[in-house]
Amino acid sequence: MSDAKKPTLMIIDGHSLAFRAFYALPVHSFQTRGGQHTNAIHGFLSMLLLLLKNENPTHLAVAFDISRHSFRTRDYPEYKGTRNETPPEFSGQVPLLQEALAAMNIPTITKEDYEADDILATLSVRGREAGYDVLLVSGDRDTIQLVNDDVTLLYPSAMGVSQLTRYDPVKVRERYGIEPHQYPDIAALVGETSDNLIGISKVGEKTAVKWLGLYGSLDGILEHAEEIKGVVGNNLREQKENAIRNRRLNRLVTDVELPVELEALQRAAINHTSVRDIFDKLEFKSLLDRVLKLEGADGPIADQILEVAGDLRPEAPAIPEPKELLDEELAHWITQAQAASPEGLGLTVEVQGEAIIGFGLAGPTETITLNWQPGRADYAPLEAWLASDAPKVMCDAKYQLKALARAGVAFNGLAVDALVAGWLLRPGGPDKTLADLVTRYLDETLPVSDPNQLVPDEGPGGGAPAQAWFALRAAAAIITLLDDGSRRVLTDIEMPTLRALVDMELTGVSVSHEQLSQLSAQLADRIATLAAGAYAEIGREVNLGSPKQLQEVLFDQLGMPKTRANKTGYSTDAGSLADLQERNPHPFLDLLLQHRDATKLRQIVETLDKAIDATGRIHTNYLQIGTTTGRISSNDPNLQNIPVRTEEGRRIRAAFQAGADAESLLTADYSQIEMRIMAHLSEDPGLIEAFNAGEDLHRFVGARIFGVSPEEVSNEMRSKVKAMSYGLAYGLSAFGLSKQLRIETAEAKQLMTDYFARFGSVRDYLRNVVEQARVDGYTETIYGRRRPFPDLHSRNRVLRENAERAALNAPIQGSAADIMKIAMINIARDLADQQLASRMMLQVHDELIFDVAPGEWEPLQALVTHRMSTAADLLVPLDVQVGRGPNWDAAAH
DNA sequence: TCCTTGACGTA
DNA sequence: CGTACGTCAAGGAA
Repeated sequence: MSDAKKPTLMIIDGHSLAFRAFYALPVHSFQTRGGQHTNAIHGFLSMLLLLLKNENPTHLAVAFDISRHSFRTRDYPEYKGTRNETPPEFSGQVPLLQEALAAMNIPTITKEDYEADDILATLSVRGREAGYDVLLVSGDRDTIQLVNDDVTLLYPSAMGVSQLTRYDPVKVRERYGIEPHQYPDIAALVGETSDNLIGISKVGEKTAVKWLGLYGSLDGILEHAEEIKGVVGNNLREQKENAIRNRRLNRLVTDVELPVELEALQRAAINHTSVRDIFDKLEFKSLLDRVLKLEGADGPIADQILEVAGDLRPEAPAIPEPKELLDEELAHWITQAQAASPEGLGLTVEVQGEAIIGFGLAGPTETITLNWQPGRADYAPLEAWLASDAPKVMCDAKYQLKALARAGVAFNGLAVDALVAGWLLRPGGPDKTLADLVTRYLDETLPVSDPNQLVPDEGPGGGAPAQAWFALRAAAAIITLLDDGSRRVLTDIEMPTLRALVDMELTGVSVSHEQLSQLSAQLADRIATLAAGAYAEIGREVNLGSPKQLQEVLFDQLGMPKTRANKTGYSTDAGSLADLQERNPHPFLDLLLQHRDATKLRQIVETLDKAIDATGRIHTNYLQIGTTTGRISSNDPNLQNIPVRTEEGRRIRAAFQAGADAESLLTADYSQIEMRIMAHLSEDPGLIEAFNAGEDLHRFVGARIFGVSPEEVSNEMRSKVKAMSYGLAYGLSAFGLSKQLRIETAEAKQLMTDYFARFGSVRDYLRNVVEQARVDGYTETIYGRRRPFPDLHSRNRVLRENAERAALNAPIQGSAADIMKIAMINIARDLADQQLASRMMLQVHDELIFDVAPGEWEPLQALVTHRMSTAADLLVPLDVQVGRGPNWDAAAH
């Protein structure tokens, strides 16, 4: 910092500016999808960015009022008493604004019993004494008294928040005709309506200034009150107490005890991760770009920040130039690098299409590049290392391991997949690629390779070595952020699961093209017939797949009663159509529903058919980081949502069959695993007994609730109990239950009451989960998998209650996912150890499907049953149902 | 061409 | 006013 220029301290009155922004921007144009209003935050932050650009302060803080109450309201309870209730759209915004400021490393200052103005006053005095130029930003006129040669006030004009008037002593004289320190005297005489401070009747600004010119100060005026003639003089004498009180209240305190040093207000680098988080939450896109540009960009701000806060951001290490090594040189390098990095070496398998074209390895300071050609002897050290248990750190390992397996290259020792580790830290987070992780956790940028280049990048920019290097460093950064439990989940569950998924995806499942195309043709016929019938009913052809056109038919043409509203009008979903059919029967409705069913099925059939490969198998892709709870998801095609509930749908399942080399399929599923987990976690004696009794769960529970013997539980009672039990784990309300069972809300309420009367620990547990999550900020599965729930503290009711239900469900669904993964790991290992030819192919959350190699039924079913039922040691048994058949439908039980 | 929405399949 | 997903077609924006 040069001596020529003094450092600049900027103090902003947060509340007053946010409030101005609130009224300057339309409240309805700034709302998140969750309904949180953000106009004040947006307005404040854009103004802040403008200020940073224009004023470029070296030191910065934002002061906030803690509440409406202060020493002034104790002195004079009517102070600010006429202010209306804070609009509800505004009040939720301040904490979010403070969160955003925290992410930007901008200190916020509050002080019990004082107003933000007093903080401004105190800091302006301290700043001036310490030799700063002080800039105050406030919409409160009382701060005019603080202006002097070193202190300037930026005051928002009526034009809007971004138009700030600059009050230095000259401007104050020009505007008010007085010295800044005299302003409170004027205000005391005139009064301040917005603070509910009544002045002297008939005394306005003109009179007050005139008096001040004559007598110098309020005290002077009061001393000479007798000399002032006329009505105003009379008023002054009668109402002087008003002026005295006003003057007492509008005097800002300049020696508030503040536990911060001015040096601590130095501008600091923003926290990219937190800024992204909060801006994501607020759904600010353009503003995010502008904030992130505060750093690293050219221009005076960036320079200034680097000068001030340069030591806060260590310079990113340069990407090492990759070396090409072979044979013993390669072996030597690996040995050395491993010694320097016992937690593992970075590895990237460069895959083009399905083939391996190269490898990148990374140690702590060096990288290696290798162009792969199969069968070269000089790669022996690499292959030995790949096959060994030596720890490897990768990013998005699954497709790379698949390529290795296809090429017949043995692989072991996957220690960390950075992407999976990042997901454990922030499940549901936006990070889907190595580049995302590098940005978030290293605060660097992954170089992009130009896809148009004929020769792939070789320089230090991109390529496999650089990726390995960044994967290693990103993984290390993430691991340090993981708690012990999550680290165990990573090592003991996720990494072995990844290996199992590789095998399952490569194996695929055999699906009959013949059966699918036959089914498709039949469905096409049905669809045509149904469509023709539907058109006949309404006398014209419409696109039955278009909700918009259906709305016209149903509500305009046929004049049916309106259904549930949605964004585009009124709902035409199956539930609404069924309701319509009851209230307003019409043949069209039934034909439409059947048409929907048939087209949906055909769509599934077509998608599956297209996915069958040359060998007659479908290879789905399992997304290990696709869910927030710990489940895996399946896509391209999704094999976890194959129909099962209707007869027609099961014909699709029947097309999934044992492979050419298999004797049959084996399906194995956990029965009621989530209810069992609930029994375990809640330790509810009744529920535990229900499972240990070994009889039909819903019958047992029904008997308890309705006070009858199990045999006397009717089907109706049983289905009510079943819906109730399952709904529990989702946070089902009495209203939702009544709707689902089509019973009165009162009856649903009674059902819940009766349920909890018998199974009270379940209710206690569910309540406790949410309460604990509120305290901890996250939920945890049995194995320590965490899921954060920031919204439990949301001021937005919808957001908060959604978070509560999700929090209640997360440990249950997540623990079930953990258990299934553990079972899969053990089964995969057993299959390999026992050298069985049977193959695990599909996972559908609580179900596994296998190809049974000839003669292996017995050992396989024993192994699978054993591993699934012992995957966890709960207070209740894990029941596993096994089925056998030529196809998926037949193998179900 | 890309994106959002409604609808619907599964656990 | 029930959790967790993925896919498709339509329709509008670009």
